[in-house]
Amino acid sequence: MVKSHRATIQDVAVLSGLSICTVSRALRNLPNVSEKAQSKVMDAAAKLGYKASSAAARLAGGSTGSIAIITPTATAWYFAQAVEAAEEVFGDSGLDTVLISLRGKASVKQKFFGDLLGLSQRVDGVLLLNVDLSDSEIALLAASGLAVASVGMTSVPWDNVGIDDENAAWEATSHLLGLGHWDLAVLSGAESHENSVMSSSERLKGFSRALKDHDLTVHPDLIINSGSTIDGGRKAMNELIAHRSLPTAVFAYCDEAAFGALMAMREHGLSAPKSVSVIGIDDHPMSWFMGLSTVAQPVADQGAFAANLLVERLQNADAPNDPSNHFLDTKLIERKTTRRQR
Amino acid sequence: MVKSHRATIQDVAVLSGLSICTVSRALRNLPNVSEKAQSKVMDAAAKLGYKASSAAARLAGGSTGSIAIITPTATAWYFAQAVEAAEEVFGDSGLDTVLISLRGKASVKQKFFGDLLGLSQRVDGVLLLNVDLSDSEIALLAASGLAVASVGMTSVPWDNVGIDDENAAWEATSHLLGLGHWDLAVLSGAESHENSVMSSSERLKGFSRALKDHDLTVHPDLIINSGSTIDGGRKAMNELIAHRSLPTAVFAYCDEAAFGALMAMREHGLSAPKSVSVIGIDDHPMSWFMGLSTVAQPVADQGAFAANLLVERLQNADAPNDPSNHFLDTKLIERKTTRRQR
DNA sequence: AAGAAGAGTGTAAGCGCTTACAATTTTGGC
DNA sequence: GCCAAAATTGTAAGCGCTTACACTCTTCTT
Repeated sequence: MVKSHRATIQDVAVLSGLSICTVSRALRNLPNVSEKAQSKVMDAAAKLGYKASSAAARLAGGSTGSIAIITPTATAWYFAQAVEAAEEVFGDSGLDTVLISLRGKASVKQKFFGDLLGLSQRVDGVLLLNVDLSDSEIALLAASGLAVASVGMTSVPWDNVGIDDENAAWEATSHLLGLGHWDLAVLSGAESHENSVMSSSERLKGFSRALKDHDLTVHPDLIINSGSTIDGGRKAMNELIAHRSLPTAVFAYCDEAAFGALMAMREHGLSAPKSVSVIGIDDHPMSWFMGLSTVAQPVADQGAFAANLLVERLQNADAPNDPSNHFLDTKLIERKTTRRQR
Repeated sequence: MVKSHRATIQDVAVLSGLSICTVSRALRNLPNVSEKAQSKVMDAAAKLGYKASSAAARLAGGSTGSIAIITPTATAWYFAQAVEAAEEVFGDSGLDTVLISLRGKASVKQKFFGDLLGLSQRVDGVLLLNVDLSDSEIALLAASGLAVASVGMTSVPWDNVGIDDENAAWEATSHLLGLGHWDLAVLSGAESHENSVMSSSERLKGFSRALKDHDLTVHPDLIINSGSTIDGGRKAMNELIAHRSLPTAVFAYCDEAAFGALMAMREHGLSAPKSVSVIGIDDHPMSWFMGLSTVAQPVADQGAFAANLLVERLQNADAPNDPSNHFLDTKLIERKTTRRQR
C-alpha cells in the first residue's frame, strides 16, 4: 500500500483519471476546476498521501513552502519566545521555518543581504525580529519579492507587530521619576543610530521624553549600551559603577539586562533597591522571583501575530500592500527593585 | 554587471567555455575534472556570484543544502544555546537550518515522522536535541537516508555528543548525600520510559546509583517529572510541598527546573538551603546570582560539536557508518543552595 | 439556431540541476 | 610511433512541478 517511493503528481493524475495540469490546479485551489474534478483529485491525493515536492514546485516557479526567521540571537528570552511562537504558526500552516541568527555579527547580516536573491528562491517570506536595518537594507528587502513581516520594529514598509516601545519606556522611566528619582541611567539595549527601526531606539526616546516631562535632561554618560543579554547588562552596569557616577535608579532595556545589572551590583556589594532602583521591560519568568519591577509585554503573542500576518499575506499574494502596525498592551508591574528615593 | 536574474549553471558554463556537465562536476569537487577546467569554472562562478539553486539541485537528486534541528523546545536555556551554536556551524558551512520545535506536542512529532519522506527531500540531515524517541522511530530515522546526529542522547545508532549524564547526576546527588542528606527528592525532567534515549533517563539512573552507593533506596513518591522549564520545576516542587513529604534536599534535572523549585519554595515561605538544599545541572547564567549549586556543562560546545559531526558526515557520505559518542566534561560547582544537614 | 463567450481540461515547454553514457583527448607501454 | 587504457569532457534525459496556450464543451446572445 505505502510505496517506498513518494507519490508524485503523476500518480495522482493517473489515479484520478485527469491530467497533471488539472491536478496541479486543483491542488492549489486555482479557478477553472470543476467541483467534480476537484474532489476526485483531493480523494486521489489523500489516498496516495501525496504532498507536493517543494523543490519541484519551487523550481517550476511555485512557492517553496518555507519562510525564514531572522533574529539577532536565538538565545535571549524575548527572541526565543518569539521564534518558537512563530515557528508554531508556520508549522501549523504547513510551512518550514528556516532560522537565521545574526548573533551580532555584521558578516552574517552581510551574507544575508548578499544572498537575498538566493534566499528568495529558498523561502517565500521573511519574519524579522527586531533587526537593525539601514534604509537601503529595507529597500532591498522590500524589492526582493519576498513577503515580509516583523516584530518589534518601527516605521517599516511591511506588517509589524510589537508594543508601543516608546510608551513602555516612558512608563518605566516615569515610575522611577514618580518615586522621586532624578538621577537616572539607562541600559539602552543595542546601539542604535538616528532613525533606527529598532525598539531600543524607541525606548530611548521614551526615556528621554519622561525626563523632559520632569524638566530633566539626559546625560549622555548615563546612557550605556547593554545589548539584551544578562552578560551585556552586567558589563554595562559594571562600567557604570566603575567609571561613571552612580545614579539612584536605572532603567534597563529588558529584564535580562536588568538581571545583569543586579549581578554587577552584587559584585560590588550593592543591591536594589537599597543602593539603586532598577526596572526593566519584559516580565521574564525569573522577574517575579528576583522581585524585579518591570513593564510586562506579551512576547509569544507578538511572534504568533506577526507570523499569522505573514501567512495571510502569502495566501492572498495579490492583495494590495498596505503595511499594518499593531501594538499589543503592556503593563507596569511594580515589585521590589524600585522604591521611593528619600 | 549584477544581473537582476540569478546566474545559472548555464551562465557559468558559457563564461568558462565548458559544458554544463563539467561545471557541475567541478563545482562539487567530483573527480575527473582537470585542474585547468576546475580553476576556470571556479573563476567564472566567482565572477558571476553563482550559487547553485538548491531546489534544482534537490530535484535532480543532489543535496538540499539544509538540515533540520529537532528540539523539544526552542525556549529553554539549554536548547536555545544548542540551537544557536548548531545554527552557527551550519551557517558557516553554507547550510540553511530549518527549525522544528516539538513543543511537547505528540502531534508535532507524529507529523514529523509521518512526513519523514517529505522532509528527507527538503533537508540533507537532521540534528536531534535530546528528543524522546521510541525504538521504531529510531529505526525509521536510521532508514530514512538522512544523515543524523544528536545532542544529549544515549545509545543511538548515529553520532552523539553530550555529557555523561548518569555521572553528572551521580555527582550532584553524591554532593547532597555527602552533606548528610538522606531524604532526597528528584525533579526528573521529562517523563522517560524504560530504555529511554533521553538524558532525563540517564540522570535518574545516576541519582539512583548514588543513593544505592549509600544503601538508600529510591522512593517513587519522591521522583517528580518537572520538564526542563522554570514553570515545570515550580509545579513539581509545589506538588512535592503540597502533597508529599518534604525532603531535606532536592536534585533538579536542570537549573531552570531548580529555579522553579526555588520559586515554589518561596511561595510557601521556604528557602534554600535553610528549608531544603537544592542542586541542578547546567550552570545557567542566572545560577551564580541565585547561588545555585549545580553541575556545569558546556552546552554551546555540545551543539557545535554535534553540528560539525553532521557536516562531516554530509561531506563524505560514503564513509563507513561508525556512530561515535562524545562526552564533554562537567564540573560540580558548590554554591549556596546546598549545605550540610544537621 | 448560429455564433460568441466562457468554463473546463489537456499538451507541452520549461525551471536549473545531476548523471548515465557516449565521445574525445591524453597517457603509457612496447 | 601505435594502440589500448585511463582521464577528461560533452550529450541528453530526466527530477516533479507550473503555466502559456490550444482545445473541447457548455452556455448564453441575438
